[in-house]
Amino acid sequence: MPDGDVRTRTLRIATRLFADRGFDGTSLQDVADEVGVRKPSLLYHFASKDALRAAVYEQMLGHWNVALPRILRAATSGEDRFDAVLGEMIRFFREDSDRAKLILREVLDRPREMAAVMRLHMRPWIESVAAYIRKGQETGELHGDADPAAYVVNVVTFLISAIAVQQLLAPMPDEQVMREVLRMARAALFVPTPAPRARRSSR
Amino acid sequence: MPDGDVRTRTLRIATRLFADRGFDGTSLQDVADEVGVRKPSLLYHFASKDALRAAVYEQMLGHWNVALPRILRAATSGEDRFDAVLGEMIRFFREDSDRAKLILREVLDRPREMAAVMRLHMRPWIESVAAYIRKGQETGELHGDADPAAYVVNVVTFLISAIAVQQLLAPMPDEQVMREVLRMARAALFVPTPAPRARRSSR
DNA sequence: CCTACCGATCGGTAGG
DNA sequence: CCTACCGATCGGTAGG
Repeated sequence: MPDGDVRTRTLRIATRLFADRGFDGTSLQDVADEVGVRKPSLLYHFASKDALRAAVYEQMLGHWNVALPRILRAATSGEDRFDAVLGEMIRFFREDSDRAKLILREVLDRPREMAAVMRLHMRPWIESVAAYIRKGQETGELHGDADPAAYVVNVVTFLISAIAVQQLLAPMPDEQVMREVLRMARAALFVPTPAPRARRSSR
Repeated sequence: MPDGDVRTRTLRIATRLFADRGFDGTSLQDVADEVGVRKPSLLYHFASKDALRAAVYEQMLGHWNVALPRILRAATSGEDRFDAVLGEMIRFFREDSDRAKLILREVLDRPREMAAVMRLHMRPWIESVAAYIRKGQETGELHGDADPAAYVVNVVTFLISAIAVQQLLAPMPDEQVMREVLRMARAALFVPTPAPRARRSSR
């Protein structure tokens, strides 16, 4: 009935359970039950519960590293770079809604380790986006009082939190909330052009 | 040595542990050890571990209900209402840095229950702030394409996430990040005045 | 607020 | 990938 081999299924199911209930709130028995094997069988594929956690996060990091080139390509493809980059990021986190929850939980549960991962895997492109912002500030296209690095970090935090939290809380439709997230990020960065040639519609 | 009676100390310590390790990651034994009593003694004061969790969150809600009048007063006190309201909110969440983490964890762990609490305790003033925004939109002072309700929800989400996450991740000073959070929230709402009479310094 | 204790479940191992 | 089993710890109770 279920797709894939045990290792693949285990990763998929553990991802969902860790995202929904947290690492400490999920037992190996819970995972084994859904995978459809006995608990010791999981420990044949993953040396320990902690190894399973690590594998879940490494898989997500792998997906991120696949998505990253697309994001960077979007960042250098002429105009509308801003919307393109944020669009790709939103696509990544929405492709699997567990990703945002998983990251948020990891940040709360293992802040030191997560800070190290962030420095390693986010820093490079945070720096490059910040550099792009600084250029835009010199031409007056972007708000001069923005703090480029802090802005990028905040937008990423904002995006992940909004996605992780939205289906959970929203009495409001997701689309409405996400569209406003984008509008806010844009308005916080771009100086409104005094003579706009073609004002972007918000959809 | 430790201050307060057992009940008070238990609440304080449980708040810190739940914020740092999560509910499932904290055992009654952990709490008892730090309080300095035996585990069954905790269960004399709180009927169950879940009752302790409820008490921790109710205490925080109580603090919120104390802070709320100040926030609402700030919202109606003439000019600079925006900075005053956000300033009060930041003050609330920074007064005890566990609060933001605790809320974020509760949203992840018990989304349905948290959504109900939010509706009950946040909705009223979210609505009133949204109404204030709508008025500002009519006078052209505020961005007309902002979605007032979604904007308020997003700013609150943003604020809580940024505070919960900041000390954890930041290779950057907290102040720098929080100042940019405020700048972003402001720039996303206010239309820059064409002839500014007194441009607010960012500090 | 304590000692003594409970059944259930935890992550994990032995051995096949 | 299974059966059988382990010590440790879990939240919680009895009884004082």
